[in-house]
Amino acid sequence: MMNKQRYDHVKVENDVQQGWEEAGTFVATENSDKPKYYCLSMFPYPSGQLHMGHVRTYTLGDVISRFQRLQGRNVLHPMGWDAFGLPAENAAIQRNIPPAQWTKGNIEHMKSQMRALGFSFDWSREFATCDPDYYRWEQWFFTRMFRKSLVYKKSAWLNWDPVDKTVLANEQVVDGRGWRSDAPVERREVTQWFVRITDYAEELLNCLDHLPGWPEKIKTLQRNWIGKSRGISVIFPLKGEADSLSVYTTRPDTLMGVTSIAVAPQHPLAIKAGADKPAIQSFLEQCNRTLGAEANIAKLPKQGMALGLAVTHPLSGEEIPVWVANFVLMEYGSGAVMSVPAHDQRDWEFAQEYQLPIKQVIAPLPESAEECALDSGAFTARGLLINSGSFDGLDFDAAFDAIALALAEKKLGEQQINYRLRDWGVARQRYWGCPIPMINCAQCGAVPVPDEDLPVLLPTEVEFEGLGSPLKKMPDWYETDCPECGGAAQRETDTLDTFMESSWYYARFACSDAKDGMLDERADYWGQVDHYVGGEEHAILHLLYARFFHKVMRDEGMVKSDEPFEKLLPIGMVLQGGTKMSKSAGDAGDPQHLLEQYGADAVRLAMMFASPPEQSFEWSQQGVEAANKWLRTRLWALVAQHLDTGDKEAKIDARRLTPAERDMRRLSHETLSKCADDYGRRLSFNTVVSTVMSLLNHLVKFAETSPQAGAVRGEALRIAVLTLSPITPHICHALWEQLTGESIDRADWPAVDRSALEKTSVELAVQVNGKLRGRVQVQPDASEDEAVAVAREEANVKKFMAGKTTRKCIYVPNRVLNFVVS
RNA sequence: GCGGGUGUGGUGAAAUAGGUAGACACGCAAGACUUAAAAUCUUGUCGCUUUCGAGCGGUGCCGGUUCAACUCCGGCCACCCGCACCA
Repeated sequence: MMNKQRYDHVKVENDVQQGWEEAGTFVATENSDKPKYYCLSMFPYPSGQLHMGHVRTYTLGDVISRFQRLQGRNVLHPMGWDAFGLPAENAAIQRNIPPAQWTKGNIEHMKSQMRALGFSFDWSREFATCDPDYYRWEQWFFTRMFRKSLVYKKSAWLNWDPVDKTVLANEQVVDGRGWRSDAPVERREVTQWFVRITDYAEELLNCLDHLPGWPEKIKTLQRNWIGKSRGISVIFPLKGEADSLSVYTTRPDTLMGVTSIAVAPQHPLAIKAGADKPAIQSFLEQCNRTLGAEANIAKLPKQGMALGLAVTHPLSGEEIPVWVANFVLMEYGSGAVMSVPAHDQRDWEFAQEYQLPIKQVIAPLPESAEECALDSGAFTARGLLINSGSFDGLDFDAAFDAIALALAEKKLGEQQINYRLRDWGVARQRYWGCPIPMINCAQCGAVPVPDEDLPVLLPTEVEFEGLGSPLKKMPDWYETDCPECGGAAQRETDTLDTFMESSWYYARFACSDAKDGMLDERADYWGQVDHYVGGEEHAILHLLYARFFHKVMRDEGMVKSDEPFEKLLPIGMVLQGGTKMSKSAGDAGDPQHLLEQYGADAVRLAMMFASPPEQSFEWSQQGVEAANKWLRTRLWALVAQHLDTGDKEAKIDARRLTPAERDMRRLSHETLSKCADDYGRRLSFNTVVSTVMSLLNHLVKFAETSPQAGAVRGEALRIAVLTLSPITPHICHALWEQLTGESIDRADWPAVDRSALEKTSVELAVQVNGKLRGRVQVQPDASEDEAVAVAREEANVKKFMAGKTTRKCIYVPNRVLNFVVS
């Protein structure tokens, strides 16, 4: 008897969670007759405590997992920790706690919060990326990539913090200053490790066309990020030297309008010119000093200097001066551009600044409304060629081909595909990361650590003294012998970008205890992640890197599919005061006190009800109290009342139901049908909640007391409890047990009784000239004649039809009837 | 600047293939219970008008297509996100 029992969320949730743990309910196995379903939520960085953004992501993943379990799938729903990263080092410096210890404590706390939220994770597969058992395989994979030349060392121009003496990622540069030191960031040439992701640029782009389970929005972001373009690389021979200058352009049709060439400040020609011209030298230094993050470069005025060099135009033979300009990027194309001020806005501004000639070679298409006004700006649209000799009159496409051909004949140019995507710089001058498994030998160069010597362990007993990585001050650690020549050599003291760990963790979950390899055959069983759930802010970097890793793993024979994530659910942010939630967001970001006061089910229910998954929304905790109240006064109370009155449950005899009973039962089965669609196809969990709420609102008003009515009520309650169980699993577990005597963990989603959905009458909206004038009851699928006859008798409709001639009648069965009158 | 998204009551939102706009909640107001409060329950809640039957207006703004538009098309505006001199 539960009539005396009030809803006690603490007791219910503790009992149910304990039951799950004892039974190992969510431990996934590979020997099941059921079809597999791999649902993955992005693992967190163990910052210390969960915030509402985590709660939202993991509740969504949990709801999907639990629904798929009810649908009879063998579900894998793992969780782990993205445990390397900078905050641990900052904590170490500020509070003198070793990063490993700080991280471990955070994981323990966050894990207990996840347990309290009732997430159906298979904890038997848990790992942290700072576990040597995990990162040893990353090191192993790194050496595989090195042997395939997918990893290489090169010098690149990067953001350099002169105070902290480290390379900074672009996102660590704020307004041109280092985020920690606040020192102006410099551009500096640094030698570091890169991964050749550009080798896969074309495939990464093309496969996007075969990912129907990904939102178009995310695919567009990735396409833009990869940034494929088709153009021509044109060779301009240097005047008076044997050397030449290569320039990439997507607008070869403007080639005859070139009035100068501009190279990047880091370009070899510029550096060479600077060597004997102090003015140029100081300009180059100024560029490297003042230019921080690339994004800031765009805001600066166009500046440049003539190098005193000239090249020959490949087609006209004209002499063209070479400049150095601050807006040319060394990292894109060949670090040099042909300047066509008439048809490129940047070149136009540059030409204005230094009074360079502007030569129009493109005229607007005759049928277009565009105008070419070179006094006020460049004409950048495509058009017809003029002032271009034999190419005059050609349009863009014809000119592209003709000029490409003309250049090819002179061996001064060829078609080229270019990508905005650049190779991935993976080395970090940090301590708390995966050691790069390479040894630098003066004789043999960079040598990978042999497999039998892996893992290269990251020492955890470290002292943080001042700035920089402790590894660089640990000769005991980095001094070693060269694996090839046996001579004295040094380990690489940089560590890997933490995006490396998150690029393959999804695959490792299939076999997280594999001892003899990075992956084993269980990775084939679980295959692609069926549904990947996580913050939309990872739309580009993480998802691109993971796709890249997957393809490399495929080429190494470790996985069989081309793509890691079949379906993707990008989740909107949980905002607080208009900004993204984070651990610094304060108390309201922490779910702890809400969990204690209202319970996990209430928090989960409020979160799911608040908004559809993709949408960002402002968190308000009012909803949690309301959710708790609803669970208590509606769901729990109705079940208690039903059991309490001891309503005899007869077997439902559909033919003997009263109209009210039939309506009630129809609503139950409509709920079942709609919610299955909302969970499975629409991923619309807020409407699942409102649909079940609506069902119970009707049940409150359903007052009949016969045995048949008791049966109808019992069925409605079982449907409500089962339907809601993915969202509020604890209370539903308890209520299901009361209602059926069985465990909901073994329940299946019931079949909808089609016959229960049949109606004896439907409401038809009646419009006159498109305006709603009345509603009438007609038989389902009534003929137009019948519907018209009933509708014409409706008083208000009659009023608006009086004295009018019916011109037309539009009838949508079971929905609307529209009289067009005059 | 380029690309994408969003815009519906006081608030979160719903309307799934063009067919009854505002479901379901929060908040608010009134009432019941109570000595009182809390808790709970009931009723009302887009605006204006109303003879209480209903009428008019209404989904960011302007226009269009249609018997019918939150939904489709064209043009604006605002906010958000991503990229940003990519040659």
